[in-house]
Amino acid sequence: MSPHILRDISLFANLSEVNLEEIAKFGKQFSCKKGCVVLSTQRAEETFLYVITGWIKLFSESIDGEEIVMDILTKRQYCGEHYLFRKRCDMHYMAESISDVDVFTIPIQLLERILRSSHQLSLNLLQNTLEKQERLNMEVEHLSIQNAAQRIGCFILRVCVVNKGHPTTFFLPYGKSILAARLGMRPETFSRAFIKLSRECDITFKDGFLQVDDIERITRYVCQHCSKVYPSCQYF
Amino acid sequence: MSPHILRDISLFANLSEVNLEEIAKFGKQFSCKKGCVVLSTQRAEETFLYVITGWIKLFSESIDGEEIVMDILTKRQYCGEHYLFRKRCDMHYMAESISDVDVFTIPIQLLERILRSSHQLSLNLLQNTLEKQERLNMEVEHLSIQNAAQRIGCFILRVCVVNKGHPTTFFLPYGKSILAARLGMRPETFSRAFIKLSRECDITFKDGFLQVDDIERITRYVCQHCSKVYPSCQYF
DNA sequence: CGAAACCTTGACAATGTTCAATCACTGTGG
DNA sequence: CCACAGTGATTGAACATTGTCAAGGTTTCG
Repeated sequence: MSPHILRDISLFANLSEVNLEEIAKFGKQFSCKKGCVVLSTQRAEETFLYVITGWIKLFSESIDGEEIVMDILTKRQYCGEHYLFRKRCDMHYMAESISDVDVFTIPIQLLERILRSSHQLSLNLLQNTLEKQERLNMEVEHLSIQNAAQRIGCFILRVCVVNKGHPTTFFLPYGKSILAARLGMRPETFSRAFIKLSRECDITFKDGFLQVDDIERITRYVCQHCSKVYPSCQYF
Repeated sequence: MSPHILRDISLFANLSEVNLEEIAKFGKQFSCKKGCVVLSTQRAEETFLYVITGWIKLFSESIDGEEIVMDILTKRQYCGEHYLFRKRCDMHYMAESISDVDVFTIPIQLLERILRSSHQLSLNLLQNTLEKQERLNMEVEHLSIQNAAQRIGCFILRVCVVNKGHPTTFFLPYGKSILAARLGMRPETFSRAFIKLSRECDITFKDGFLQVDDIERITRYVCQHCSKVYPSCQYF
């Protein structure tokens, strides 16, 4: 892959040319159609994955065979950092593209080596990781405090900010079932909760597009019980 | 505070003498009785807090005035890293001792300065943060997959490993209400779920002590739906 | 002893899950 | 072009889990 892509990524900001070139040399950039296994469980354990465009589902399977959606990544997000500095890691997942995607991968070993030699990269990754951690903290709070309709509303609020250009109507980038899983509920529950939310907050959904006219109203419905209020609760 | 305490802390492993002395100089070590406000919301925003012994509750308040328990720290755990590198952070919490505690604090500004100059400290903190992140990922999974009784069982399994010396009977270090909040449920739900768990898995509780005879049995009851199984699911 | 904090219990309401059935949409082959 | 299978979304009914509110019990500690 070419080093100029790396230069624009905040994670690699201010890295030395030598380091950038080394990453570029061993990093692999590629594209996938929707529905591909981007990383198998085995590959995932030795791979850092960065999403350039598109959407990727990270998931694992429980003992009794059910799929657990761990995260959904989109542009400028990444996974695989857990495997850094580990001999053995108890986190296992697969990565699957849920839209056409453009990504690149870096061997964990390489990243680890560069981290050990580059103070700058360590600081960059630390900063990113701390932000990710805050996001996870919020997610824990939401799961124990919000009901299904509120979690969906909270998700919509977050998407609203990502699509700053068109704040009132935007494309839902993946299926409702996947979103349901991501928000920790069954598709049926999602369906019903979404209807309830639509009625309460004047949201419409048609052909994959969400129309949101009154953000204030959603905020009132969603953020009552939280320790944070939109737009402080952003975590994309 | 004296530098020799710092030397035994993994977060500060292999730091230069200069750095250790600087931390020791500006760090403050102190003890608190049970029930003290260790950090006010305001102080928390500029303070790194490390727990030497005892138990500390981190919590915030929701808009509608309810307490949200964000985490419970014990020996060798810390909080405040979120505030590193931030102009503004939307995470607010207070720290309260729920047992007699022994702690020390370091100004965030100082820690940030040392992080910028010490590659070693950056790597140490990065490593710790990645582990914390994995723990949080598990917590998210548990909240969406396990029911109340299973979450309690999962907690007990975790405590079992901490108390390796006496795996069958151990002290529950804080009240059931707090634990309920930590596990994302109401005290009433906790009470009922705990009774159910006790019956199913042969656990008894008396005078603050838990007696666990059959860890296998708890594991069977708890870990069915998870992507991990005891003892891989340890996150203390 | 008596107050306060904490835990438990019961009755009931709210919320979420399960399972089965139906509907809408899509792409395929005849 | 239509029939048809396959996928994903929705709906209904029964059920399970959790939350709420009120009351009563226990423990702790001044």
